[in-house]
Amino acid sequence: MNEERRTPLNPSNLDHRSHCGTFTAMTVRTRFAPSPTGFLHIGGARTALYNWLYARHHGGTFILRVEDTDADRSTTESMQIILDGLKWLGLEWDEGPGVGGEYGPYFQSERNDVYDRYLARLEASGHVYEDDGAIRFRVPDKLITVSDAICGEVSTNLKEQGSRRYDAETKQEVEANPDIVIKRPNGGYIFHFVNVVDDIEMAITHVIRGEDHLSNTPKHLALFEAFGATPPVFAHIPLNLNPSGTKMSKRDQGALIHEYQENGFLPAAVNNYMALLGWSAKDDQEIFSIEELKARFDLPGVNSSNSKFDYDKCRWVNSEHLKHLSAADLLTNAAPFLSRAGIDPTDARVPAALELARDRAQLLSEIPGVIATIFSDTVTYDDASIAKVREKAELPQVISALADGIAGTSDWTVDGIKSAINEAAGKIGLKMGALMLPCRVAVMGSTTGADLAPVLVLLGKEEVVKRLTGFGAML
RNA sequence: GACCCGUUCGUCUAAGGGUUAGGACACCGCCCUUUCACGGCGGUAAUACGGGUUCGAAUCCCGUACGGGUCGCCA
Repeated sequence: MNEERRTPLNPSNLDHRSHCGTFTAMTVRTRFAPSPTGFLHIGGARTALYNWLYARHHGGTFILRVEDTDADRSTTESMQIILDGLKWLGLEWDEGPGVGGEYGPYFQSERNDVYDRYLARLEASGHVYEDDGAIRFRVPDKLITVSDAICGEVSTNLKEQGSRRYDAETKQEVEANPDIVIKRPNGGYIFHFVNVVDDIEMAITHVIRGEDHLSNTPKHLALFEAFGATPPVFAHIPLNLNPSGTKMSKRDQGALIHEYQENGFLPAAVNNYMALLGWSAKDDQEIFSIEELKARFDLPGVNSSNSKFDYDKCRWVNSEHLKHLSAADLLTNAAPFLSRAGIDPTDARVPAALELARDRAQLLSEIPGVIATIFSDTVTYDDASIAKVREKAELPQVISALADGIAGTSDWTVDGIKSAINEAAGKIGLKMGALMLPCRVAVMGSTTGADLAPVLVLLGKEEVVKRLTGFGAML
């Protein structure tokens, strides 16, 4: 997102159509709670996926809640990018922006009355006090134990922990107030507070979030206790790191969800790969449809160590999904990439061409490169490929034999073309294999690309002969 | 720095006291293909280190090292 394009977040400006939620009144309720301050990032998307899968697996409800309490940093552009990303991935929400629900509003910026009410309770019970205009929550001086579904039991004493703070500037420990600020002097509420209040109010049963929140959880538990509420089940999932083992940043390859769409990934493949980073079906299956993921995903399969992102494997997962796509879905998904490359997706030869390309491309964006020559009036010759076929001294004879043979065939099918090439080879005392590569280069411009004979079929005899004679004249 | 979490091939992972430590990506080789791929078969490659417990440890315990996270009037 452009740094200059920062419109303060206004929920009513957003486009969130196409999300008809289905309300399922079951016990499990999970939520994805993004803060609209940037892009939809692979880490956030995976968190959303795990929450969505968990809810779907258990017949529960998946809620989208927008944590926009920091008015200075929340933007409409960011919110739109996050919504678009979730939509593209197909992680539809049952309650939240655009679909409503019994527990709304789902933008925290619109829930101040709720927070005021909860704050009053803490005031009444003596849990908070004012400090420099801010409101602080008194943390208890006792060991708080988080029973995490993934990490196990983790105990902390907030009072002890919070009474010292590390100053990154001076690299020293300094005295600190362990009581957490829950409301700013300007009236805005703070994450820890609203997060807990909304999880109570929205009846969230399972909080699945990144392990970076594990250290925050004792604070949240203290708040749940102060409200006399039963906390949800916490499941802190391991983080995804970049290949060098540090936190994924937006500059790392594969970090931003919208780029997957632009680069020609299928949403199902991205979901599949994200699921694999930190979760395993415990057998050897790695390629899953969305339905299979919903059926098989569960918390016990989530492991506890961080993983490094592997773009090559992500591409491979995509290629596997590409192979299994129906012809119609392949066309639908490839169409934008074809158009962008100047190929008319409605061209009658496209479906056949796509079948030639699907095994050779890992990404949708690689498809045009494989078949573009079929739809182009001119051939773009690759120098290295020409050099390779030029090594044979008899190239001109080969090309003219090819042109004659192909011009003379009346059976314009894969088999007919192959036997024409075979006969042409015989006439000049060569084997068929010696003619295939020169023919490729003459007609397609390169030694690589789609299967030759089917390409010739699609091109038509006249065009093939034209290209052969044109190439012969060039020599 | 303090606290927390983690550590199986380069990477993602399986194996929760007894396996020749399995699979996948990537890489290499062979086969298939009279072309390009797909595909098939095979190969290189791992339990961080040190102590325990045990007849037996990748697996349980302790320590060390390394990696990550948190320490905001961000979320």
